[in-house]
Amino acid sequence: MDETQDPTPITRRPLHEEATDCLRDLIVQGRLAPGTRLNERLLTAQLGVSRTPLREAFKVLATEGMVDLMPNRGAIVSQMDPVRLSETLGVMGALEALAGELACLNATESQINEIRALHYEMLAYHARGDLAGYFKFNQAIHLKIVKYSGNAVLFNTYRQMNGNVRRARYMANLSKERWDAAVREHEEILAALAARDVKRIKALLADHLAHKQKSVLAELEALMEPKAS
Amino acid sequence: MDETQDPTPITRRPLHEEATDCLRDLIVQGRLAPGTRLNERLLTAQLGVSRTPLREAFKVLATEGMVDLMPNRGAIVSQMDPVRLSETLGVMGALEALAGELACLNATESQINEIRALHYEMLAYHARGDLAGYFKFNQAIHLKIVKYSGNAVLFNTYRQMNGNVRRARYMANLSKERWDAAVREHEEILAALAARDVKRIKALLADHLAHKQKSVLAELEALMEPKAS
DNA sequence: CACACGAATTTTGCATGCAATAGAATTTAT
DNA sequence: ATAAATTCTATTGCATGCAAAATTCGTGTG
Repeated sequence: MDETQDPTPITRRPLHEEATDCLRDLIVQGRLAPGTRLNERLLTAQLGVSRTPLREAFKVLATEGMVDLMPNRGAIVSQMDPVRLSETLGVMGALEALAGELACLNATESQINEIRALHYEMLAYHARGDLAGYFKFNQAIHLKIVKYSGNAVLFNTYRQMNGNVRRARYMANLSKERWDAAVREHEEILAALAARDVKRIKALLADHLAHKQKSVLAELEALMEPKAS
Repeated sequence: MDETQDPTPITRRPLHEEATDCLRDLIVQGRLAPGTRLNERLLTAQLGVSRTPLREAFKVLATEGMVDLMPNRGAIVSQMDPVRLSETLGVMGALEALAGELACLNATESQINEIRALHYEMLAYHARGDLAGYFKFNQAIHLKIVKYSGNAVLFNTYRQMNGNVRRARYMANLSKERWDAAVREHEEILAALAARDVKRIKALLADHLAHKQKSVLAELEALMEPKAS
């Protein structure tokens, strides 16, 4: 029998995995807002699974930082407060700088061309002023750089943090100047990667993330000010 | 009623947390060796909890990278193969470099003195040739630097990876030269921290971890060679 | 003797039931 | 009427039961 790759995997995935992925998506997409209480009875009905796999999903998501568990009082979608967001972006900066170095050393030419293609797609959305489309490809580029570092531990760590950051949806309004600057930075990052310039890409990515962190924080503080004091 | 701090917390911790911590300790300490199959029936008897909290612990530990889950075939203690170990140390190097920077900026004088005290205790064990004692304080110093970075996300990420690395127990035999060199590096790291020399501590910690990575890999490959080929 | 096939046993995945805790509602006393 | 106490309800934490999958063991065959 030649069963090279069964198109429809007969063995369905465990329910607790399905539940975990489903809930994670709901949280990342913002359809379950931070602070939302996760009622077991309700979710079992909505997801069509029993409480056991659902509760297992809660534990996993708590480990990933997506939800907070309160003993005897259930789970809530965790908050992404400015402090935590800033801290996470700081760590992601260090991770991306390392990823850039490694990608320069390890990525194949075709992988770099793949990133180049994503870069041009991103430029297209930038030219159109389509922020959502821009961010989609922006994310994809950063993820690919980390992936092509060839370090799986780095990739997994980065991906998890990225999921937590995406929930913040800070990108709502990005100043035109910062947006243009970010695009220029991406040009340089791609050039450094193509040139296999390890030192340069490391510095560029560290700066790029530092700028991102700064701009996000400025925005968040601007959003907070009207409320506080 | 003055109930400042009840000495014995009336509210006991959830069983699934106890189980998770207990299993994690067993794995980190090496009492559950990599590859060991985690039989539910057996562990429920040993830990005195039922299968539900135990299985929840499995899911958490799988997310932390301590165990691998095989659908319908249970959980096994995950392997720390040389590739994964090297990748993890690489990431930890980037994290520590960042932590050093931040600690230089944020740590209080008393926190630096605390690290200094640990440093001298470590020197004592080095002088005695007590490798186990040395490693204990070596670990403590690195953890404190990351902690005093003031970045909680960084600390948690680092701590989890550190747990995974400790399982490798690579420190079995460290060459005298490398050991002495590591101690000298620690002297410099402490000096840079005390001097709040951001650039210097960043470079020192990156190098220190790179050396560690190199020495661990050399050792592991030496261990592998007799078996393979 | 090796190998393959099949029944029996073990083990996992999930659903559900029961006790305990937390929160809400109601009563009672001041 | 307000505040405290108490009952009541909803929800969580954990144990267990049942069905499906996997592993083990035994048997027969080439």
